[in-house]
Amino acid sequence: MTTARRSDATRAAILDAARERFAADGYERATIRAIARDAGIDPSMVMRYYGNKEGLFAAATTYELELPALGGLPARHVGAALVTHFLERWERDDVLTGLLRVAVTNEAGAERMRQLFTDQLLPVAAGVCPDPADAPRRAGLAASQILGMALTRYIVALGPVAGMTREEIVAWLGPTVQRYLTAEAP
Amino acid sequence: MTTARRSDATRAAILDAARERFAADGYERATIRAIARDAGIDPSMVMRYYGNKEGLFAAATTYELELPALGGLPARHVGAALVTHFLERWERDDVLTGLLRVAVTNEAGAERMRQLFTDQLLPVAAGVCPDPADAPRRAGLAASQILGMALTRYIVALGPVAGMTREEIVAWLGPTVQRYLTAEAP
DNA sequence: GTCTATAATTCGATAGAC
DNA sequence: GTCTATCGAATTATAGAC
Repeated sequence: MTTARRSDATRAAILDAARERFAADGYERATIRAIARDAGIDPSMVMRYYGNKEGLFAAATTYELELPALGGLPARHVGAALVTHFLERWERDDVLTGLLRVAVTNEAGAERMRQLFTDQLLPVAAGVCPDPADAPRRAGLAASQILGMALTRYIVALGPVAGMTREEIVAWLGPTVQRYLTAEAP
Repeated sequence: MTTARRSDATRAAILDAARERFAADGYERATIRAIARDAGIDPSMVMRYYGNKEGLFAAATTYELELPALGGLPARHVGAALVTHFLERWERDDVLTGLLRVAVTNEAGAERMRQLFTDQLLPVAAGVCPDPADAPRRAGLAASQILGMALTRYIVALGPVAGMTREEIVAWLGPTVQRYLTAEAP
């Protein structure tokens, strides 16, 4: 269908623009008008396709962490592998940065972040934890360090943290995440 | 002066209300009107005393971390001491939570957070680092874990992290911060 | 499918009476 | 010092022409 194809292109352009704006400005300051301008269409089209601003946000922030299966790795490499993966994922595009920005000021964004944790990080962590009952807490600790790095490096941009290389960060954070996931409880 | 005393009480009420609103809603959604309503005064008084919204934010978020001197501690207790102090500071009031919220969506807030890091955390960290040249990076790493915990526990409120006790958090995060500040570079 | 026009709010900020 | 009244701008969202 020709019409469907054209509609799809418009929808995709809207979502791309929305992801960028939400990532750069957060939920409140990312206006539908600005998103429509970036996408080269009229603001009313956004409303037509996504109903309202929250619907647009929900559609724009479906996100796959694409976490690798850690089961095949030597247990002592799990921490470094996770940190490396997240650094690459963050720097590939800015969706996760945007999600973090929105999670801080918008309850729907926070809920989306909690889902991401439960649906995607938790299962992977559970696969390498010594005791399955501890998996949620261990995964939560890992998330605190990983999200804290994203916060200080990409959003608040603390000078010394933003200036580190990927390799340095993996070398420092890898053992931390490793310990949270697999070491004996303190 | 009677007038001055009355003015001071009004100013203090405004700042208290502003701190709460900024902490709960972030910069954009915390409106001057709502802050004034909470303080029981007219919105125009806020403008009169603080000029504009940014001035109000600046006045409401001057903040002292009140970090203890770590020099007197045995080196191996530094990490736990810092984590304990931050947990107490966060839960005593919500100013730091608010600052974090605003730092994520507002550039002035981010700059304030960077100042807090440079002026208050960095000097304390430098006092316990083996090599002073490494102090900024080590302090930055510590900040990434400490702020990450604040983010996941108090703002995003990941279930497992919010459910941990203070003691558990200190037991897990203390060694991490300890290693970032004092251990040999990896 | 796309856009114009506009309704209905809400905001920050100002002017001025008392 | 405090409040009333209001301006001008910006927002989300809707109605309807083409």
